[in-house]
Amino acid sequence: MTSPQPPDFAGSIPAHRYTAALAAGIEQRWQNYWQDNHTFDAPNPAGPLADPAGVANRAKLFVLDMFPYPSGAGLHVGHPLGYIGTDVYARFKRMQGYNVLHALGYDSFGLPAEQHAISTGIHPRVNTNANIANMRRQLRRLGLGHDERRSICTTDEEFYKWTQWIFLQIYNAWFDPSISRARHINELIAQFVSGERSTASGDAWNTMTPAQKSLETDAYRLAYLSDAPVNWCPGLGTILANEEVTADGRSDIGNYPVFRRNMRQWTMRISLFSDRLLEDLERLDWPEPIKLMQRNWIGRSEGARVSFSSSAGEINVFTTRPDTLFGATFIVLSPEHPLVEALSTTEQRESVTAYIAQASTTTDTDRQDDSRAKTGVFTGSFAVNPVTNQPIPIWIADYVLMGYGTGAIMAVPSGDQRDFEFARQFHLSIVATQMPADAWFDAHHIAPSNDCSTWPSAFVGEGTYVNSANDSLSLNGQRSINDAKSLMNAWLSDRNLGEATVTYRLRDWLFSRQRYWGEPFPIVYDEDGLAHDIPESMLPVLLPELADFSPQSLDPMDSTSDPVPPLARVTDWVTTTLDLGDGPRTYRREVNVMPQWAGSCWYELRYLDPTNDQFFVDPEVEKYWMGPSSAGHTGGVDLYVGGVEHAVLHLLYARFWHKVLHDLGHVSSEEPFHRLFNQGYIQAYAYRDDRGQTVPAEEVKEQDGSFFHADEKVHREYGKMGKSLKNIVTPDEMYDEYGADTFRLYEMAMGPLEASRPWNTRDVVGMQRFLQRLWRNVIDEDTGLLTVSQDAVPEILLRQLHKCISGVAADMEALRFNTAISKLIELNNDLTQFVNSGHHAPVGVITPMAQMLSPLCPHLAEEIWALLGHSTSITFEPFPVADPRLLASETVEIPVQVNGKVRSRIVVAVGMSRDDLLAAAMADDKVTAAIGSATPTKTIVVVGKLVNFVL
RNA sequence: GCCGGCGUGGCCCAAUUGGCAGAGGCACCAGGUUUAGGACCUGGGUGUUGUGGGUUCGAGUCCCACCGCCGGCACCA
Repeated sequence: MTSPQPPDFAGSIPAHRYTAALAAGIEQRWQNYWQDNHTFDAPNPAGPLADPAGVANRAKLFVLDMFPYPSGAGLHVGHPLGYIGTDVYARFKRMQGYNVLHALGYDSFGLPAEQHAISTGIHPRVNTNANIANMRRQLRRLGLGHDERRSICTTDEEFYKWTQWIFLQIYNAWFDPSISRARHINELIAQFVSGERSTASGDAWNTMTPAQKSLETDAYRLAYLSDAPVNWCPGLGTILANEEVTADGRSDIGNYPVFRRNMRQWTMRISLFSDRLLEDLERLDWPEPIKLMQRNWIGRSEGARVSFSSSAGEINVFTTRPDTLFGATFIVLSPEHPLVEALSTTEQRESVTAYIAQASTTTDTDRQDDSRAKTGVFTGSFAVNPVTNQPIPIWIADYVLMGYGTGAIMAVPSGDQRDFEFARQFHLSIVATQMPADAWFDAHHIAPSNDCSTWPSAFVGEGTYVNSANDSLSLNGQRSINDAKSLMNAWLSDRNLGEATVTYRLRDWLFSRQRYWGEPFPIVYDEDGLAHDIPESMLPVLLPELADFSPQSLDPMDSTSDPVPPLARVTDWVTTTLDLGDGPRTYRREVNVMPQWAGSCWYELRYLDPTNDQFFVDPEVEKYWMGPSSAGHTGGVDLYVGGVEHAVLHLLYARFWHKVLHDLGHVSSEEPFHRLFNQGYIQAYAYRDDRGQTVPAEEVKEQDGSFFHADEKVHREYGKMGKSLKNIVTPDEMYDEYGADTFRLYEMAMGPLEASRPWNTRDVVGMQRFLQRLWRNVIDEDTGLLTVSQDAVPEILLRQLHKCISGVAADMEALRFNTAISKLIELNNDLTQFVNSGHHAPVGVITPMAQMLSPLCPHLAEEIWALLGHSTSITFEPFPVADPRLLASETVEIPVQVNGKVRSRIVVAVGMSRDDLLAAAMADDKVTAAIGSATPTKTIVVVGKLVNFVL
């Protein structure tokens, strides 16, 4: 890294030039001032941080960043992009009079800290706190206007106490489908007691044992223990949520193999909220691509449930194409389907058992590889197709997933490619229900035929229905798929053989992890193994101290060993004596911990009221900052900025928790984040030599479009900043070489906030030069004295100023900081010209310039503000307002086109009428020359814009 | 394979939403200043708007096809 000011020429640099060293002095002075004066403390209407006078008569604004995980590597220049963006916006809105809440906490539970502890033997809390201290230092130097009082860590005991409390709210809640809302579990029990709702067992509630009652309520609780198939990752020693498993069946973190197996785990019934999570997306101000990703993830799919009779009872299948039921020639069950055992005949049992065993040890990687040949086995039993009354064989295959639909499908090989391949593989019959158009046969080079043995693949699309009739129903002939579906659904429904239904891709959320560094569950088990919640008065359940952080060591391919969570080894913690209302008894604690997502599901609510020990957030405080702004508004954070990587994880989980809290009456807002903005990523070039080794990017020189490292030619690539690519640039380097204001300005100027772009350190100097020129317009570089004059601003400069004000205000409101900056540079360039022509900068320009610069470069703006003689911070000064009279110019230049080509430009009065404009254009010599003797066939006049003659 | 997003001077990016292709920064070139370099000042835009069609008086912008890059999903019945 070359230094912009070589020390041996230090004498030639004016003493008061805006250098990195000068900036550092200014910046640290104002950072201390803000801290000492609590400049950014936002008043609350109630609770411990109440300051009603500070709240009165101001609109509120809650600006939020996706909070960081305190990584040991510290920050690189890509990390603060969003934080700077929200800071600029928050400062801008403060100047417009808003009471702005802006704070930053730390998402400090998680795997990396634990893995660090395993390798070093140092407690994760020690390492986590050190990392947080380092990140706080790096971020403080950036000059972010955060309310320090509200900076929480998810690992704080007083924070995770409330994470556990919210878990208990969810545990003690059920979903009432009749009103589509969560309700307290006691209201369900009341229904059981009164008989309004019958129990699953059919027994009267009051006659049931505690174990029976527990079984009944567990079937409804929004947090429950389930024995479902989970994603077991022996390499990490834990299970993972679906969202944490990559498409190729490996862990998102660490890239270890993941296996499907049954385990008893805490699960949350997020799937019951599918419709609300889907529908309420319409009410959110979010980027459309993120909404689409959530829609795809929820995966709502309309179809029908169809019942097939069999020797083991009814088999229910889900299909999106009930109209093809006449072509269902076999049934396929998932290997985990509960009826498999009963349907397997004696002759087939051995091969069925073998297939199930083999399927259970197959990794998701293999199972989801769609290029793999279909596998499966015949159960020996048959079902009856309800429309044809024909017996059809029942097979088992792993391409049918237990977790989706009913875990069973009706196979229509003529209309589904997977079923087609399966039928071909095992020589099962294929019956056409739709005749494709001739073009389809032409495309496959075969003669049109409804004999599917000649078909090369299944046919999916609109086609004439064939072979689709029985005594009471006929779909045959030309009709739309939708009409055919409706006819079939009605027929099935009339006979109680099925009904239209909806299925979702979204599964319930696996919520326990076999780790140490996470929130303990506020759950204990009695001697009968029944779960009990810990009363609120006993929260938090503290994470016990641990001497050895190692998990049991497992081979990443060991799919069968059971996990032993670290907490299970803390025997004096696991066994505890509590009085849960029926006297002191011995209990066994839950030894799993919550996943890292838990804290981030609600942290924004704690920012609102971080020190409240009575509520997780005071209801009045929540209503003030996040309540709906009008009828039908969802409420929530006014602006949430973060990366797109959380589209279906954090953002979906947090919405789910928030909705439960809303339904139970704890928050007034229906959604946590009303407006979402995805910032882009800053990436960087990296360089490899011929051996494929990365070389330090800062040592690479460019020459004639090629790149060299120590005279050796190297190859450029583009990627994330990281150790492995040797292309990290840190904020600290930027502070040292340019200062924080220049760094902030560069990050905001390099492109739109939502765009990803490459970092280029050598471009930063442009922003430093701008601030140097601005500084030089205010200060004599040699003496350090203010040179601003009290003279009136000349009209030309005044007009340039107001044009700038108007544009910058609009750009900042729309988060277009890059164009706001270009307008400020433009104004400063105009001002520089004025100063260079022998004038001093007028105070009438410098004052609004300092105000406009303040959100972007707050330290320099504060410094100039103080030099101008003000004794209070610029933070709450009003943002300049443009004078409309100075925006409108008197004349405007209008291009005149002939046949769409610009032939001349005429200067006319603003607001000139259509006729006058046309006359002025026709009077222009160049225009008449271009038209010549021809007569225009058409004349287009756009008032104030252009004139076009078409010959 | 399906679904998104993006392609504008050498580079990062603007363009009042269909109306003169250029705001700003980097780089580059020339001149000034300077013993010199850096810094500073003045001036300079280097282009088939990814390609090919279409709509229109007029297309960077709208439509269609294709190419390239990035991202999401992927045996979801």
